[in-house]
Amino acid sequence: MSSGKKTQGRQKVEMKRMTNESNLKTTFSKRRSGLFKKASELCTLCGADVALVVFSPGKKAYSFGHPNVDTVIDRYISRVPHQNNGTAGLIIEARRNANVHELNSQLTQINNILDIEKGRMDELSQIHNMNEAQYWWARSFDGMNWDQLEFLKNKFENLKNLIAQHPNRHVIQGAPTQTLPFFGGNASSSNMPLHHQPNPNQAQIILSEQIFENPMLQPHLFGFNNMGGGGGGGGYGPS
Amino acid sequence: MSSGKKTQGRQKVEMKRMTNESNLKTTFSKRRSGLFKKASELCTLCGADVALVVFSPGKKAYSFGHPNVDTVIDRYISRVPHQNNGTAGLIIEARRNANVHELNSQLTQINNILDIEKGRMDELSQIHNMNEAQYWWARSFDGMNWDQLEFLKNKFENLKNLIAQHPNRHVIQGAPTQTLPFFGGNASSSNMPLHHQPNPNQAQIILSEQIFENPMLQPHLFGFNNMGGGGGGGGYGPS
DNA sequence: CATTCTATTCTTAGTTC
DNA sequence: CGAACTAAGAATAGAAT
Repeated sequence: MSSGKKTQGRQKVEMKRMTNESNLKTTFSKRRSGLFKKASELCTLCGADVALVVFSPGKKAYSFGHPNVDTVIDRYISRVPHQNNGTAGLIIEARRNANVHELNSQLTQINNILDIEKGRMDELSQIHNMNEAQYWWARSFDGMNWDQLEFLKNKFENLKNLIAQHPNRHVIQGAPTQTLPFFGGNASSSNMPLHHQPNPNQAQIILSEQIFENPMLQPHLFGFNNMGGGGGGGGYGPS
Repeated sequence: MSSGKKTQGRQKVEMKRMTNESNLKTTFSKRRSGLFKKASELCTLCGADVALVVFSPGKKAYSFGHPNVDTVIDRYISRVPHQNNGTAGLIIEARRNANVHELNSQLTQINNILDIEKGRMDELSQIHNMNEAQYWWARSFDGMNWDQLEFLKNKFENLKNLIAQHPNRHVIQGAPTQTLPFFGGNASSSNMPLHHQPNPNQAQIILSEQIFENPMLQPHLFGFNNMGGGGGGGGYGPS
């Protein structure tokens, strides 16, 4: 045989948005499947509860949950840290609020960055100042943690009350989401193309999404990708 | 010399709840980390949006989201225009507060992820080129970004108004979640019981969580590897 | 498009430090 | 304990079906 090998086998792939749309779709499908399997295994093996929602680049939704998505999500969003009245300082509350959302977004970015950087680090294998300096930012999280957290909580409590006072309510509903019948391993399964239909009511329902999705912050938040690592969230062009 | 190998290397593990609590914790930690990484890679590679929430058997919450958890969850929950006014009104209430609660939970989320990543950070934090330019996000904790702050403020403002003006009510719920079938394996491993005590601080956080739902009371109804029996009909709903 | 089939890379169970 | 290591099991890129 000229080649001896039938295929090249798995090849290393650069961690950046795939350029080949065709491969991308295949990869998405495979990896999504693998991700769900991993999530499932975590549940089974460790008795963990998991909620996983994935939107394909084509906006299709896939989800997995144990016991089920709603329950976990509900638990997640309902968790309310102990109550308590923080100190005072409503003056900078706005700033604090910003911080919360900021943190949330940044958190995601951090995750990506870490992953990206990790890979690079591996190659570089450089170890410089292993001082506590390396955790300076980490500590900044911890530091502000309870102190500011409580502060924020109160702040949010106020906001909640404000909202609660309004006669009308917002809403969201929830409904039949596309349930992905993913299978794992080598068991055979029938295909079950998910239904992807543009919902006309989206506009009304999505309000909260539009609110929270801040395009303004995007450029900044995602700017990390230009730091050379390739960038995770890179060109995300929502709306 | 009985064995020229230093270790046995990875061994196949039976896909069922681990009995050895000690190993379980280690496994949970490792696999959770791997799961988050996979999720992250899916985002980066395919430009997918993902929301992943994991509750450890110890009730600690971990999450990952791209662009961020709330955005994806919101989209997930909001999809499907299944109108249903006149039904579970209470649920709406809970949902309405979701956004507010979300803000609170984010605080914890930050903590959790931070915790998770700390390990990796170890290698990354020393990021030699830690120029302020690249790590604006880290810096932003100390120095505030008023642009973002202001934008955020507006978002809240809008949210409040939207909620106040929206006369419609929808209901969440009614979304049968999926249970996926899995294949199991077989093997066994010895185990040794061991205890673990969560941090006092964390305990406080999850307090409300436990009140809300007590997984411990629920039967072991996974449905993954075993089968699809019983769904997670467990407790649901705010009080 | 979803699977299947290799050949590789990646993940991680077990063990050690 | 958690980080580090080792080696076997898993996941999967690429190609083909």
